[in-house]
Amino acid sequence: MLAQLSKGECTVSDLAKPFRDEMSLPAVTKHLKVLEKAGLITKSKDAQYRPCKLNADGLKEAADWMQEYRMFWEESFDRLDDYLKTVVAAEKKEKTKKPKGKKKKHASRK
Amino acid sequence: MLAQLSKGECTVSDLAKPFRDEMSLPAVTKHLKVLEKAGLITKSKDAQYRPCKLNADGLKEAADWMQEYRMFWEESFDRLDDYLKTVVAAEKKEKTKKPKGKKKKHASRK
DNA sequence: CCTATACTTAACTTATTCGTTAATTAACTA
DNA sequence: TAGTTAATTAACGAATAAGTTAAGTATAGG
Repeated sequence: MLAQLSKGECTVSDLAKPFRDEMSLPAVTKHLKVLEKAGLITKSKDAQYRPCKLNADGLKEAADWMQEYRMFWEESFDRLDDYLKTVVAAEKKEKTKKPKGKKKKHASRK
Repeated sequence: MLAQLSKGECTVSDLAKPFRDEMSLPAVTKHLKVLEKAGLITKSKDAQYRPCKLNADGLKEAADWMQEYRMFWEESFDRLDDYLKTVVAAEKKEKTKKPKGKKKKHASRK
C-alpha cells in the first residue's frame, strides 16, 4: 500500500483493490488507521472519498529510526559471521583430530 | 541467552539466572524449546542437567537467511531515502511558490 | 530410602493481532 | 427522493505469543 501511495495520492478502495481476495474493506480501513496513527500517511476528504497520501515527515522519522537500528542489525550480522567463522574453523580442527577422543567433562556444577 | 551460549555450553538454570526476576523457569524451558525447534541450539543430558549449546549449522542457516533479506532491507532503506529526497525537494519548491496557489484537483474518480 | 535439585509438563490466563460480517453514515446521481 | 457508492463503526472470533502456578519426573547423594 505504501508502495502504491508512493506513486501518488489515492483512495481507500484503490488501495484495497490489489488485496480484494485477501481481505475485506473494513480490514483495509483498519490497516490504514494504524498507518495514520503511525504518522506514515494522511487522509483527507473529497466527497465520499478519503484520498490518502504518504506523510513525508512521518516517513522521515521512520527512516531515521530504522537508520539507527540498521547499524545494530549489521553489527549483529557481523557478529554472527564472526562467530560462525570461529565455529566452522573449530569444527574443521575437530575433524583432523582423532574422532574418538576423550569426552571433555563440562565444568563442575557443584 | 544465545550470547551467553556463544561463550560456551551451559545449563538451563544458568541461562535462566539473568532473567530470574523477569520470568519463571518454565518460561525459560519453553523459550529454549523454540530455539531448539528453530535449530539454533541443541540440548543434551548430564544427570539432572540439560546442558545447551549453540548449533552451528542452524545458526549458519539463520545467518544465510538473514543475509538474503539484508539486501532487501537495505534496498528498502535506499528507496525510502530516495523517496524522501524527492519529497523534501518538492516541498522546498512548494514553499518558494506563492503560498495560496490554486488547489490541484485530484484525478477524476469517475 | 528420602529429600533436594534440575528440569518439564499440564492447564490456564491475558493480551494482541488480524481478520470477519452486518449495520451505519455521508455524499453523489438518475 | 430513492438508490448507489465509499468508507467507517460495532461487535465479534480465531490464532498466537508469552507468560503463570502447580504438579510431576529423574537423578544425585547423604
